Amino acid sequence: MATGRTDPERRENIITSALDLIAEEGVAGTSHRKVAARAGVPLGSMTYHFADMDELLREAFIRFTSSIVAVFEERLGAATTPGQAREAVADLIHHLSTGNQRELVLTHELYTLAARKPTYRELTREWMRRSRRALERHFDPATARQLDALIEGLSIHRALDTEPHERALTLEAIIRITSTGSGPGAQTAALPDA
Amino acid sequence: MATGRTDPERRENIITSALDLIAEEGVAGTSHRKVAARAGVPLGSMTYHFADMDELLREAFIRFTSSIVAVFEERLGAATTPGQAREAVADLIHHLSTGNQRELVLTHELYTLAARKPTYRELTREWMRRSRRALERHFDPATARQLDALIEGLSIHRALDTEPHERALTLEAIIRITSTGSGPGAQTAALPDA
DNA sequence: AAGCAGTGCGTACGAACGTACACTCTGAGT
DNA sequence: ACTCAGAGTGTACGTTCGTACGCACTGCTT
Repeated sequence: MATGRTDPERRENIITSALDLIAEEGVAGTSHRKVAARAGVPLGSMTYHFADMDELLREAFIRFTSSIVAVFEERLGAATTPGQAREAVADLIHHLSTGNQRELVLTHELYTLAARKPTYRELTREWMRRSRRALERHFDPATARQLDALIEGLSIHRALDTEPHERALTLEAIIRITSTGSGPGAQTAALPDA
Repeated sequence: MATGRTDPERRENIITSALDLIAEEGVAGTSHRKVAARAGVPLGSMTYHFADMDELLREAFIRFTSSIVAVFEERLGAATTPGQAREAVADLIHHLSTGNQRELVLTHELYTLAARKPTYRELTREWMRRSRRALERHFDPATARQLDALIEGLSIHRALDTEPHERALTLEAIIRITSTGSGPGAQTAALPDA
C-alpha cells in the first residue's frame, strides 16, 4: 500500500467539472469523455474514481444541493425579525431567478432525475427538509411548508417570464402566505361562498 | 399526387407513443427506435413524418401542455364564485400531485428542456400565459400571477413529499395568497419590522 | 538493488444512436 | 395496359457512448 502520485484534489475536480457541464449541457449531454476532457484528466480516471456514471451524477448533485442549502441557511440565519426573514426570502427568490440561472437549470435537471429515480428523490427530499427547517426558525411549520412551495414556484416562474415580476410583488406574495390570519382553518370556515 | 396507403392517424400515434415513452423513460431515454417500436411503425417512418428528433419532441410537448391547459380552463371555467375557484385550484393541485404523477414527470422534462432551448421556453411561457388568463377570470392579475406560482410550487413539493400535505393545508395556502388585504403595497408599508 | 503491491491510465469492444438515401410499391392519369 | 410521381420503408454509415481490462509506473520494503 503506497502511493504518492495520488492527487487528492482530482476527484473533487472531476465533480466540479461534471457539475459545470451539467449546467451547460444538461445531464443528457454529459458523458465520461466530456467531463474528463473538461477536468483535464484521462478517460480511464473516470471509472477509477467513480464506479459508474450514476455515482458521479449523485456526488455532483449532493454538492449542488449542499451549496444551495448553505446559502439558504446563511441568509435566513442572519435575519432576526419576521420582517427581515421575509426580506431574506425575497432576496433568495430573486437571487435564484436572476442572472445566469445556473441554479435553476441544475434544479430542473435534478427534479427530472428525482421524478424517476428513488436515489435522487431522497436527495431532493433531504434538501426540502433542510430548507423547511431553516424557514421554521421564523415561521410555524405549516407556514414554512407553504412558504417553501411558494419560493419554488416563484423562482421557476420568474426565471421563465419574459418580464420577471418586481421585488414588490414577490414580497407581497411572501407577506400574504405568512399572514396566519385568524388561526388555522378558521378562514376556511369563514369563507363567504365556499 | 396520389395515395391511399397514407394513414392519417399514424403521425398522431407516433406522437402519443413518444409522449408515453418520455413519461416512462424521460427525454434522455427516448429514441427514434424506441418510439417506432412502441408505435408499431418502421424506423424509416420517423424521419418521414418528423424532420428530426426535435420536431417530434416539440409536437409531443405541445400536445401535453394543451391537454393540461384544457383541464385547467375547464375546472376554473366551471367555478362561478371566488370560493369555488379556490376549491377548483385545490383540486387541480391535488390532481397533479397524486397518483401516477405522469403530468409532473412530463412537466419536469419540459422545464429541463426549456431551461436550455428557447423553443421550449416559449412553449412553456405560452402555457403559463394561458394558465394565468384562466385564473384571471376569478382573481386580479397580480394575484393570478402569485397563485399560479403557488400552484406550481405546491404541486412539485406535494409530489416529492413522503407525507403529502392534506387538502386543508393546500386550501389554506390558496386562501392566504388570494387575500388581497388592505390593498396592493399597503401591507408592505404597514409591516412592523421590515 | 531487487521485488512487489497497488495506483492510475490507454485502449479497444460492443451497443445504441440519428439520419441519409436508394428502394419498393401504389393507384391515379392516360 | 402502361407510366410515373410520390408516399413510405429498409438498411447501412459514421459517431458517440459506458465500461472492462491489461499494463505501466511508483515508491516502500527488504
